[in-house]
Amino acid sequence: MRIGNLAEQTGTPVETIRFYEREGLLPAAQRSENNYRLYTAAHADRLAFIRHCRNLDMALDEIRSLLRLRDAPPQDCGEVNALLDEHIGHVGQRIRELRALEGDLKALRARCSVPHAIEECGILNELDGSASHGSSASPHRHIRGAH
Amino acid sequence: MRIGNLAEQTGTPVETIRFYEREGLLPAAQRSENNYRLYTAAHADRLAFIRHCRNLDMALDEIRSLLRLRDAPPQDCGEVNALLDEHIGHVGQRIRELRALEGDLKALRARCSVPHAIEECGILNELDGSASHGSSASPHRHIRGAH
DNA sequence: GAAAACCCTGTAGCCGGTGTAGAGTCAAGC
DNA sequence: GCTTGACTCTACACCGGCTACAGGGTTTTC
Repeated sequence: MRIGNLAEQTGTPVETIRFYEREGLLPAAQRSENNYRLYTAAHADRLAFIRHCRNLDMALDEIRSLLRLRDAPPQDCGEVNALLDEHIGHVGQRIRELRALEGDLKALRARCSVPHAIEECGILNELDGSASHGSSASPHRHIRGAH
Repeated sequence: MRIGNLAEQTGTPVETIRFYEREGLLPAAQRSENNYRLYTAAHADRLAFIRHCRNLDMALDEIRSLLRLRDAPPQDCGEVNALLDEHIGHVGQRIRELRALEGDLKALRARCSVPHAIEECGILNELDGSASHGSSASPHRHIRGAH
């Protein structure tokens, strides 16, 4: 199977597949005589696994760890549980941060329910002032984002 | 006031101040004879404004718009309201996505409450399978993150 | 036999910074 | 007067997780 085929089958852009190969998530494929990548069903399985993890917003490093465990000799899967619990913790944390942020933003928005002249705008005035009364989103270990 | 002083006063790293200048958020400061930046109270006010906005997780482009409105000739502040409403919308959206994600992750975690042998691990098996039953976080317009 | 669709490598850009190298400047202490 | 340390400057590379080129080769289709 060639790369376009794998891309279609897994709903992954071609460039992303090559990127995963460079990152060592997907083992390098065999090459045909004209240097095209040739994939097997095992590649498709692994890529599907990666994409499921990405849908769950896991970082590539976390996925790397899971893949290592998946490839490991059969032992118990306590580490899998631990990794997942940690990720769930990150997500919960980010939700709490964003909810606090939402509260701050709504309070700010309430300062100007009807358009005023701009120099009387309660919102701009509050952003000017030293009023950092709120919770404030810490710029650390967020849960990904922004485009 | 020199850059280190401004940094201390506003709790902003020195490099970030220079970065904001390059990005056009902060106007270029006057220079002393030895080429050091010299800041005024107006700079400090503007930087404080920017930092408050960043605490509210606004993108630099959104902040640029707010600064333009702040600098504008006095008119009504309907645009300020609109910009804030849009940002509140983004945050709410991201919270909904993350909550759906949290649900998926907890369902996945429940498949393996006690450590099994690794080839019987319900979690890895589910990630393998074609079970994308869940809501899945779309990788678009997130609300920032990741470190 | 030409056009469209596919494949390759390599590189740059996105965001909001952070961290480095290598150099210049200034004040205090010996 | 000389060293040490704190501060400043510019210019650049790096982070994650892609995405989008440029510039070429190959295969399929009409």
